[in-house]
Amino acid sequence: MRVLARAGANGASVRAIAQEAGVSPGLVGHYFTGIDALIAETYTHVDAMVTRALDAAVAAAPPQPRARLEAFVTASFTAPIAQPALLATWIAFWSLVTSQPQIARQHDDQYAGYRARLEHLLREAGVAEADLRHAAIAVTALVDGLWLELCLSPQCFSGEEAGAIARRFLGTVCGDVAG
Amino acid sequence: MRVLARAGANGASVRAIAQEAGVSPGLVGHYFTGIDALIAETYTHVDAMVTRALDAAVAAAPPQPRARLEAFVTASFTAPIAQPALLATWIAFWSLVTSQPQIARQHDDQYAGYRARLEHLLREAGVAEADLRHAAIAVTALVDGLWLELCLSPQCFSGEEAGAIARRFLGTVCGDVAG
DNA sequence: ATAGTTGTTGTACGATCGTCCAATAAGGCG
DNA sequence: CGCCTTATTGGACGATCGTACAACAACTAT
Repeated sequence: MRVLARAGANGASVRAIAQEAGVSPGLVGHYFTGIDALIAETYTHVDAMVTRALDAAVAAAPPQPRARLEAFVTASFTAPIAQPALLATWIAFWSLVTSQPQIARQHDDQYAGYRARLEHLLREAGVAEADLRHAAIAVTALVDGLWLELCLSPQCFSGEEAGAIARRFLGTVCGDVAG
Repeated sequence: MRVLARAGANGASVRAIAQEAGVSPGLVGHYFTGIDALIAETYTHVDAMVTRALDAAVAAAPPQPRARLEAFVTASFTAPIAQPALLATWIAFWSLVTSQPQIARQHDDQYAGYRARLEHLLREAGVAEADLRHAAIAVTALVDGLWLELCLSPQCFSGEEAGAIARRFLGTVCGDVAG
C-alpha cells in the first residue's frame, strides 16, 4: 500500500516493495505466488479496511435507518477512505481485472459484498424490495464516481460537497423510487 | 488503443504498439517524447471520440431538452463508448495522473469539459443556476461509476439497466433539486 | 546436541523495458 | 542529376523487471 501510494501502479515493483518492507526481494516469492497475487491481496486488505471503516461509521450513527445510511456515504468521503493515496491500489487492481479471470472473480465478489451491505441499509431505510437492486447499484456508482473524481481532481470539489451530493441522492432513492 | 484493449495497461509497451502499427519501435520516439506522452495523446483521442459520440446522440435526439439529456446518458452505455476495451486506456491514463502534474492538468481540463457540456444540457432542461454545478458533478459521477462497473463486472448489470438507472436519476435532478 | 523444518538472504538469469543513435530509404527541390 | 530535409529502420545500451535457486540463519522438537 505504501509503495503503491508513493510510486504509483507502475512503480510498485517487487524490489521497491521489499525495500519498503525492509526485507530482501526474494522473500516476496516465498509468501506470494507472484507480484499479481501480492497486488490482489493488497486490494483485499484495503477493501477490508474500507469495509471496517464503513461499518464503524454506521455503528457510531444514530439508530435511525436513514441516519445510518447517511453515515455510510458520508464516511466514504472522509479519511481513511477518501485518500488519494488509496487510488493507486485500486488502479493497480483494476488493471489486472480484464486480463486475469481469477482477479475478475475477486472483483465481482468484493463488489457484490459492497452492494449487499448497501442493500441491507437501504432495505431498513424503507426502499421497496423490487427497487433494492437498482438502488444499491445506483448509490454504489454515484459514490464510486464521486470518490474517483475526488481522488483524480481533488481541487474540483471537496469531500464535504461529495458527501452532500450523495446524501441528497439518498433522499430521492428513499422517497421516490416507487415506480 | 488496440494494444491497450488487447494487452492491458501493463502490456502496452513501445514495442507492442509499434508492432501493432506495423512500424519499427524507434519510430515512436520520433513522433512522441515518450511512452507517457503517447498514452496521454491516446487518451485525448479517445476522449474526443467519446465527445463526438455523445454530441451525435444529443443531435439525433428530439429537440426537447429533457430528451436530449436522456440521449446523452443513454449513449454513455452503448457502443462505441461502453466498450470494456476502452477501460484499459482510461486506467493507463489514470495511473499517470497522480505522478505527472502535466497529465493531472490534462485530466482536469477534459473532466471540466465534460461537466461543462453536461451543465449546458442541464440548464436547458430547467435546472436552477445555483444547483447546476452540483447537478453536473452528480450526473457525471453516477454515469462514470456505472460505466466503470459495467466494464469491470459486465455480468452484474446490463447497459440498458445502467441507462435506466441514470435516466431515472435525471428525473430527480430536473424535478427536485430546488433547495 | 542434532536433525529437520522454516525463515531469509543475496544473487543470478533471461526477458523486457524506454530511450537513443548511426545508418538507410524516400521524397521534394534546386 | 545532386542536395537537403524528412521518414524510418534496426539494433545497441543501460536499467529494471519477475522469478528461481542455492546458501545461510533461526527455531523446534526429539
